[in-house]
Amino acid sequence: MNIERFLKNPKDKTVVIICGPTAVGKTAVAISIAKQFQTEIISADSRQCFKELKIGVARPSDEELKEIPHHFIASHSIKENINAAFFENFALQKTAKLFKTHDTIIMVGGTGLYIKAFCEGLDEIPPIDETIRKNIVSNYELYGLSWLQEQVKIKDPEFYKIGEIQNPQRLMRALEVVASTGQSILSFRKNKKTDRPFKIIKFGLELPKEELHRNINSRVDKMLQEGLLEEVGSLNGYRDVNALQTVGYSEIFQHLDGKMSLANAIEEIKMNTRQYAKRQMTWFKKDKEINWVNAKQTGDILSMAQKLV
RNA sequence: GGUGCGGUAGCUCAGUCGGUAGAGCAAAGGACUGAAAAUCCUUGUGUCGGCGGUUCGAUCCCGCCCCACACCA
Repeated sequence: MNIERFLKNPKDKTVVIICGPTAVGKTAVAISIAKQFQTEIISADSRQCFKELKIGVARPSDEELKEIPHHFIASHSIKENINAAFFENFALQKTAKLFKTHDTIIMVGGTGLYIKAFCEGLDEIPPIDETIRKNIVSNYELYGLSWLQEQVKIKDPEFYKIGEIQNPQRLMRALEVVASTGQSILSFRKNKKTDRPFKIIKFGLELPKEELHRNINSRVDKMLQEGLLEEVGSLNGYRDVNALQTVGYSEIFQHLDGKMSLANAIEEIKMNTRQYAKRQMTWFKKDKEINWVNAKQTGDILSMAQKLV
C-alpha cells in the first residue's frame, strides 16, 4: 500500500471509505476506525437507509449504532424515492456539516454506484415529470421490451446505437429523459469527474470466496431466527416499491404467497446473496483507487488510518 | 418376484425417424450516471447408467445386468 501519495495531498479533510461485498464484515471495521478518529459514519447502502428494513438488510445493531453516530441508516422511508443522485446530495451535505467538527469522516457501504456518485459526482439531469415516467412504465408493461426499443430508436437514435438496448431500465431512463427535456440523455454526459474539496481514501475488504459464502449462509440463517418472516410479512402492502425489490424480501413474499416452500426460499436467498456479492466485487475490482485488505487483517487499515492523522 | 415408466451438462429435463447432443436454472466472467440488494450481456464435451450384439457407424434398435420411481403380487 502506498501511503505517501495520500500524505502529499494538501487537502486537510478526509473521507475514509470502506467498501466490499455483503457479509464481509464492513460494519465492525468501520466502527473501530471511527472510534480511532472519534468521528462519525456515513453509510453508503441503498437499503439500510430505510427505517422499515432492519433484519433483511443486516442493519447494524442498536448497540453498534449507539457506539458511533451513523448517518443514512434507518433515516428514510421506503415510500420515498431514494436513488444515487439523492445519496450524492445527502452525503455531500452531511460531510460538509461534519467537517466543521471533524477532520476525518468514515463512509462505509456496499453500493458501488452510491460511492461513485459521492466521489465523482453524477451529471446533472433535470428532474423528470412523474406522469411521463408512469406513462412509460405502463406502456412497457403493456407492450414489452420491443415497444421500448422502437421508441428509443425513434426518439433517441444515438442512445439506441450505443446503449444497452436489452435492458428495460436503461431504455426507460433514456426515454423519460428525451420525453422530459427534448434532449438525448447522452447530451448531459460530461465524462468528467467532479473534484471534491477533500481527500478520499478507499479501502476494500475481501475474503476468499468460500469464506464469504459461509458468512452469507450463517447470516441468512440468523436473519430467520431474528424474525425475517414477520418483518417481510408486515411490509406486504408495499411490496411493489423499489426498496422492496431486495434479496431476502422478494423470496419471502413468494413463500408467503404459497409459491415456494420456506426451505426453498431460504436457499434462494442464500443463492441470490452470493450472486449479489459477486456483482459487487465486479464493480469494486474495476476501481483502481481501492486498497484491498483481507477482512481478517484489518490492522492494516487501522495503522494506515492512524498515520493519516 | 411380475409389469410399467425412467436413468442424457452441477440440477430439472428436451432431443437424435441410427451419422457422438441442447434448453432453463446453477456456475464462471463482464457491463452498468436518478430502480443499483435493481437491471442487462457473454460462456454449454457431457464415458447420453454398465456390458455385449446388430450395423460402415449406436446415446438412439436388440439382449442381459445395475439403479430409481409407480403399480400388481
